[in-house]
Amino acid sequence: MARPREFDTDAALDGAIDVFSEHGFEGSSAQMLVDAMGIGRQSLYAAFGDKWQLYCAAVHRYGLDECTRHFGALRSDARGIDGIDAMLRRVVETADQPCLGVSSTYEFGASRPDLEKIKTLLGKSLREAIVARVHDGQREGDIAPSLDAQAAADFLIANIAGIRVAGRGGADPAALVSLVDMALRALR
Amino acid sequence: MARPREFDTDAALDGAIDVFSEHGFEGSSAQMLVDAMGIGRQSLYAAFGDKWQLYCAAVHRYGLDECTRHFGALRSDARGIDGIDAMLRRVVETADQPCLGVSSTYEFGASRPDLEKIKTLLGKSLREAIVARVHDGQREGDIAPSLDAQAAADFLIANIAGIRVAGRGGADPAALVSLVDMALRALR
DNA sequence: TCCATACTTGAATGATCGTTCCATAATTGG
DNA sequence: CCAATTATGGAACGATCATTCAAGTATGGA
Repeated sequence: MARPREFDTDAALDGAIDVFSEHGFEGSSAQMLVDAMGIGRQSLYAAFGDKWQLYCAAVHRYGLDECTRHFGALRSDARGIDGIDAMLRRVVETADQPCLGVSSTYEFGASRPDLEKIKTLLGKSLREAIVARVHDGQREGDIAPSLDAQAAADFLIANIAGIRVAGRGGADPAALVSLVDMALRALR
Repeated sequence: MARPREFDTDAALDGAIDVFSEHGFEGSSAQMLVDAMGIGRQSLYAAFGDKWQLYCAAVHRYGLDECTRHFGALRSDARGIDGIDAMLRRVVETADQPCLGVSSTYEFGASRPDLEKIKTLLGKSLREAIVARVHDGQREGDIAPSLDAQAAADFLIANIAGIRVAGRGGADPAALVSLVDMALRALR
């Protein structure tokens, strides 16, 4: 069997993530996608089926990567509260890049089962990871023991979205850092 | 001069707000808009120019109405903290309806001067109203005096966005109420 | 009753949409 | 060098897009 070079599926998905993040699903044309992905139109449809499946693949991969980065930050410090702080500061540092999670959530709500499946799966794992670190923080005396760790985790996730909406709207980094400080206040 | 009945511009705008909120700018077609607005295509273009100008008008009016409702809730209680609480609870109660403010912010970022003008104007007035009530709360002993009222206001606005993203994603009302409780904790 | 006005509808325009067909270039094992 | 495979880009498809043109239908004052 002769096999000429195959294009890099992961790099192509990265390009698709960029386009979808910036313009949403409806605002992204097939031409914009193939340009950003660096592949031919035919290859796009051969590899991903259609635009919607490509979108789902992009959301899925973005979510996986983003969770990995959240986990890394969460574990980057010994104390639970410092891990949480690191996670939020990383969000602030990347707030100039639009988030495909927030974008897809607000563009489609809960109306697409394809997306819901991806979101619930990833959301659950992120939530659990945050809950674990909240528990750490409570044990270490940095977070109020009376707090429901699940509620605290949901609050932190909602604040990540809030920070990203603010950043997307043009808020300067200092204002976003201030949002992090306020969010952490709620845990004490 | 003979003047047959003119259509209700405000009611038409309400229909446009519904469609744009649910599907975004790119996801809303002229046909969907005229159907929801209850007017003819020709009237749409005569009254609003084109789709983009209609969108801007819808965002503007939605923003004005939403500010009015926020102000009403903020002033609905004597104590500052209770006004803030009422504002956040109203957001929770309406979290099933997508917010055109969050939607337009995330769809276009800060890339459209038309939208930026609307947003900065309304955002400023909302921020000032919240700041005033934070000051009230500090004077009344419900909010930590050490807090920067501006930062607190930004935090509350970000949490409104966070609550709406969570609601749009399908979170149940109880979880959203919990987000409000957590946000208020940060003020104490 | 008649006319001017305001609105509605349907057809038409040209552009762009997602998608597919097809011909071609490039690569590598046999 | 051939054959098979995998990519590419252009042309074409029908659908739908935003927008405009043209004709028709009400309305209410004269």
